[in-house]
Amino acid sequence: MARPNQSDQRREELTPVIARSFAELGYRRATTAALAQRCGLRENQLYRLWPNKKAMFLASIDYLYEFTAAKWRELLSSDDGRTPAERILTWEGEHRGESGLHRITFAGLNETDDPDIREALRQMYQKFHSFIIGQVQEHRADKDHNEHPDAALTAWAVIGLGMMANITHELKLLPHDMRGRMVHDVGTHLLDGGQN
Amino acid sequence: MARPNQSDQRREELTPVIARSFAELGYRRATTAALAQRCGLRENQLYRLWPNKKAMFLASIDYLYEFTAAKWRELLSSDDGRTPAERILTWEGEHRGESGLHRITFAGLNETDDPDIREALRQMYQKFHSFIIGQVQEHRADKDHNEHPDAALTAWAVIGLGMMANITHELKLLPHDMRGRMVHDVGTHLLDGGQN
DNA sequence: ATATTATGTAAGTATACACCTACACAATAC
DNA sequence: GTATTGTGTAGGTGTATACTTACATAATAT
Repeated sequence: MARPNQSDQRREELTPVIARSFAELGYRRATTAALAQRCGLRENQLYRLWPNKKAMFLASIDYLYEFTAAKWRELLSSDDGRTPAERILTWEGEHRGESGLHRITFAGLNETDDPDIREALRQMYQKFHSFIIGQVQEHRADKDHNEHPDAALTAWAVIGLGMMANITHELKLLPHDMRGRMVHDVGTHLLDGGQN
Repeated sequence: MARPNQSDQRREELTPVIARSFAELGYRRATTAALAQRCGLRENQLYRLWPNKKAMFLASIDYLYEFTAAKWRELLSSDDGRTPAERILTWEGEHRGESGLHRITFAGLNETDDPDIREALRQMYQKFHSFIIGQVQEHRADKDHNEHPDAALTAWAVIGLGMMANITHELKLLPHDMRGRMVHDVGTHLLDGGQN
């Protein structure tokens, strides 16, 4: 036998590059030629690492989740008196959309007829939801609170809020500071039930 | 001179068909051949009505707004004691995503690098926002209310809520009744500031 | 009637792009 | 060394598809 296979490692190195390409160009304009070039490879070599373009895209969806979740986990640990949920809201209000990776969801949603992409998106949203629902519950456990919609529905609404922050950013519908206020103010309002 | 030009009328007749095609197939799979077939025409004839595929898509974005706004206007007039905002929320909770036309936004968002499509989307969201912000203010004027985020930000959040309803529907993340509760409960919570 | 413009039908073109083949060279195991 | 497998380079192929051209026919104005 000869020469160890480093495909796994290379996939890991290249996925961020690919993901960024899909985010920047959208699915169609991210041609395999463009992807290869940005990776400093030939198309050929990409096809040795993934069976087809769709697989590259699926990897990008996973990466989008991991990228975001890594930041959130980091925020969980930096205790500053506020609840983790509040810290995440503040951070997202300030930085949402900065990476541009959210555009991968736009591309994915446009391909919802493809069962594999559909399922990958489904799982991604489900993971975000699980994460957030935990934070909502933890946040509410700390406080006296009023009536508010249940945690699961609230968590979806928070995701919708983030999505809207992305869109208002993408389409320049709101300036940076207003976006920050939107995510933070409406977000805490959703968490707390009106009083904050 | 001879034979009156009925292009305007035909565009109006065909736009719903085209819009539905884009919604069903997404931008890429909605080939000009497919669009023509669904219109009962040849590609050729489509190109006599619109200069290119993008123009057909832009018309579909306009149609999406008109289609939705027409329903909302209808709901405004049917007074039943509740505020119009509440009526719209109830209706959207029940029917959101039913037409499938929202998928046009998915397609559009994936093309946000194209300045024309970007601008059309921008205007569409702006129009929705104007509409909703009016309803929010009117709703709040009727009531004693608590502290809540300002109407403009709330209106964006409501749009995000609708977007999320679409996505949870599209990806089968929530069953119909839960989606209805989400839009209605979280929606009124956003409007009222917690007490309802 | 006839000139003029709209509408229908059929075929074609040019290009972009996902994906493949073929082969040379390099590295590792034995 | 040498057999084996990974990596790099160059080019090709087949197809899908946005958009066009050419021409026949139908409707209306004068």
